Amino acid sequence: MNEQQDLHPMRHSLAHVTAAAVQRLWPDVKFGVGPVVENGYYYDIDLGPDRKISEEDFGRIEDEMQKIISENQAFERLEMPVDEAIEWAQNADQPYKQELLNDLKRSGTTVAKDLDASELGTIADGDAQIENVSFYRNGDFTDLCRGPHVESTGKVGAFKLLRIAGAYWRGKDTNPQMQRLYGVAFANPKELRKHLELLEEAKKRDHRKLGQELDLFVFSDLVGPGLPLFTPRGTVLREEIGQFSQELQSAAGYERVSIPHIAKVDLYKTSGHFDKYPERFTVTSFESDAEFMMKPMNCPHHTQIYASRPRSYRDLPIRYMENTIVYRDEKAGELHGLSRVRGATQDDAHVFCRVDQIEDEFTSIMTMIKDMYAVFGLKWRARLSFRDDSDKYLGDPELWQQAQETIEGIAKKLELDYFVGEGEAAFYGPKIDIMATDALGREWQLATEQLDFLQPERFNLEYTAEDGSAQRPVMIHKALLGSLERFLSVYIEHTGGRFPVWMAPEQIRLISVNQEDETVAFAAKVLERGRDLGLRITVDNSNESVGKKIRAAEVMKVPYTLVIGQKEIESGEVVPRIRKDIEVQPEHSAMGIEEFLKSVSNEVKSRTSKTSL
RNA sequence: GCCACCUUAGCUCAGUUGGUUAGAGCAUCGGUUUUGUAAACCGAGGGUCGUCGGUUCGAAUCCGACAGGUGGCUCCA
Repeated sequence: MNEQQDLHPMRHSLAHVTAAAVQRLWPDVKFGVGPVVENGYYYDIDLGPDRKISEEDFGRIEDEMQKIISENQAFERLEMPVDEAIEWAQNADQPYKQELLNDLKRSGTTVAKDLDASELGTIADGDAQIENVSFYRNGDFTDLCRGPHVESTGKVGAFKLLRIAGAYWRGKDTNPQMQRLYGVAFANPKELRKHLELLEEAKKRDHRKLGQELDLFVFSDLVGPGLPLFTPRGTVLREEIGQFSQELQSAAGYERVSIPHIAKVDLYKTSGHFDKYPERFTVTSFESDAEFMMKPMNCPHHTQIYASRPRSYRDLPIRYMENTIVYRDEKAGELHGLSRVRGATQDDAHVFCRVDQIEDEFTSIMTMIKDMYAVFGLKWRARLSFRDDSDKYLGDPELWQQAQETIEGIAKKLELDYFVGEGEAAFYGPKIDIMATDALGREWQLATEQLDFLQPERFNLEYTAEDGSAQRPVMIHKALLGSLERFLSVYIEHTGGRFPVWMAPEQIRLISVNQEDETVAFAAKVLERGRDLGLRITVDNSNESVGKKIRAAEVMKVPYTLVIGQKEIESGEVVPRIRKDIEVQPEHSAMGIEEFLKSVSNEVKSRTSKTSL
């Protein structure tokens, strides 16, 4: 990350150059903040209600930026007392800057309680005694800024304006919306080009594109946004990963349960979810009956299975698991392929246990997660999602503190690569979230395990202790995959659609050299044998050239392709065509058909297929 | 939900400043060919240009609303 630090002053300087260019083109522009972000920078601007920048304007802005760069203006630092600065902002008609300065004067920081300091990036040392603030000036553009900058506008490296987007002032949706102008910037044109190529590569791997190309899932305007429909191929993927998750859990003592997809609103009033998010529930009703709603989570249902009979301390832990869909009212603008949907399938489980069992249960879950992600070949780190000081959390703070310590202890014991995410906890308890990194280095939250003291309380769950007293169990929520849809979106992009053999919708494709009876019959025999072994095998007998049929199989990223013709019929041997990423033994020339099918079958059973991505 | 942009055949895309019956490749279907490891050849079908409304002698093209999507913002139990 050294490189990132080196690039920081130059990227930040480019933010100023961008702002200066915008100001030359639209002199009444009002500026927000312009920090450095990953791979570049942005600047928030407001041209007023009647004028908005669109991507068509990028050419003009970039031209103007080039001019400023070739003028090689020096970046000059100046300091002035806060009051003078406020006056400056007022005279310059920069109300957003004025607001920042007022905050700075009042509290020594521009960081609103819910505003991320690093995003602001411009000013503030967080010292309430602040007297002077710093400005940077280049040419006729002056900006409130902490720096540092490069010497002059001639030294800003290679850049490109990338996109324009709406962004609320200070990140609050009740504030006016500004326009955020994003640029990417690198030390030289070569680095910039490399980054742009990476973006192109990401586009090729986009799970929405691959989902279409590989025929995995579709959306329908009639069904509705955020409601993916899985094709037969996509359903194979869902079921394979869902089954994998359930196998791991069965081995760890989890039992499967089943619940309906709607429930009385009372269930969620009791759990506390309804009062927490009243506007987000879709209520329906049956004739002359109570109000019902689609389930946005499964825990309240599961508590009712637990509560259905008296429990002894000897019964605990009780562990319920289920792969099932939850329905959430995600806003239209928040939907995104499979990563953000309105009907998400969770590999959900709830453990009811005694306080003294928390550590073992958490450890066992983390072990499952480790095993699972090793098989998928995903890199990950753990985020310990703890509470902050705000009042949105329910339950005894002391219990919280204790639980957070336990969790951090487990992370240490298991030597996890972890970090603490303050303010990331659920309102009912702290959690560990697994942040997985895909092939392009992007991080996604997948697995989660959460401690919950609240719901056992709200549902009055009990067990009888050794001494005959009634005790309250603790609840643990967990999902290994998280949402199957989200997981698939990451995994499709991670693999670029080249799934390991055990998951592949189509594992073997047979290609007939011609359409003569003998060839077709032989291919049918191989097909049948493959199916007997439980393999997903198909045959392409179509009246096309072998070359074309090979290509078709390649395009669909089928792991193994067998060409069936006279040679194979006579020898009973095949030379499997193996997808390039699959690591195989050096000797893979001719082998007996039966031998080949059995080796694939073993590979599938052990989920061992190694791919080099 | 908010801001900007996008929507032409199943898919990927052409379509000059508004001007007759809207094009291509792939895919599909029919025929020829009987094919040996990434695209054989010939032919055919397929689109009320997202929907509705407006401007105009005339709209795929201009304007508006709605729907769906893209990139962000906000949100994510």
